[in-house]
Amino acid sequence: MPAQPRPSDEERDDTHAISDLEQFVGYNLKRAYVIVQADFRNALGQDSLAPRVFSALSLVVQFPHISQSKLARHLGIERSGLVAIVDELEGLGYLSRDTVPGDRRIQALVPTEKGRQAYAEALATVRAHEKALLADLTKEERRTLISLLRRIRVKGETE
Amino acid sequence: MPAQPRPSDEERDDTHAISDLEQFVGYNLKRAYVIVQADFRNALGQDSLAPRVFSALSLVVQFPHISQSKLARHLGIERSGLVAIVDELEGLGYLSRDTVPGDRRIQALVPTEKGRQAYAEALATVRAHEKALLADLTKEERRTLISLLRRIRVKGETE
DNA sequence: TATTGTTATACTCTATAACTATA
DNA sequence: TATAGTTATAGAGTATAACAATA
Repeated sequence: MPAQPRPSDEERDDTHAISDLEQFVGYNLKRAYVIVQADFRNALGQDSLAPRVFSALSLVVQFPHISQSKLARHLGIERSGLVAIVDELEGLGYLSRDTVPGDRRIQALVPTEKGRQAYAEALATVRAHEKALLADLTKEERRTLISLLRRIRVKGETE
Repeated sequence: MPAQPRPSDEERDDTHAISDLEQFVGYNLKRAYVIVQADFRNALGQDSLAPRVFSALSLVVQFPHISQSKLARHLGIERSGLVAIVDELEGLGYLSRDTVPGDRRIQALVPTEKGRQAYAEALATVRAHEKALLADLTKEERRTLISLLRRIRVKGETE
């Protein structure tokens, strides 16, 4: 970052000083989240899978026949919000809504072969970009970060 | 694509297993962010200052006479998005838009005494709730977490 | 020409409530 | 009564584009 030319008294930018905000986990979390999310979208391309759609596909591929209710719970969103996501994935031909013999209310989500392949490719792409974005952190630091974040998540889920 | 160990039983809930998602910083970041943000809102009360309004007030109190453009840049949002935030803070009587002698385009944001007091109270409240939410983490772990998040943020800002 | 603050507008994400069909 | 999926709807939060006043 090049210095601003000749800051006068009025124009001097004091805001590089540490502010109260920087001491909050919440503020730093938000700022980091915005950056990582933007990188994610750039990685897959602006009009490809959004983070939440990728997440949904990931769980469907790894846990085939999962119900929408369970999927919503695992993603931490409402059932109603999941409909559009599943619609999108179905529209792309990445999964199908299958009926379940025992309970006709449930629609089991089953990945198609196309969906599995798309997921495998997206997974590799996102992994590579996240690795590049976090290149400043050692492997150990990345593990520590994920571990600390997970403890916050688990704490929040059990409350 | 890793093969699923046991694809058959549809009733069993396999989803407590570690999924690909858990290995991503982005996913853990998002989930932790949602929890901390919800705690923030509960801390101040549902119809009190939203996180971003609190952040704006914080910077105005600590850097009086900051311009809206600079404030927006420091919050990482667009100028246009800041207008509603400043409107809200002005409506609450927490700050005033003051003219600047040298440049009549700029509206310097100056906190009122009421704004300073409200900020001091909110600051204490939010600090206490964040401390309680993160009670599982040691002081050292909290410092580590913030430091790692800040490195992601700084990396993102310089790109 | 460039910058500051502003408005208009649209899009994404999310939640709530109510509906249906099942159980 | 309760649950699964769905629809309608509304509210944040954010971005883009254009504008007037000023530099």
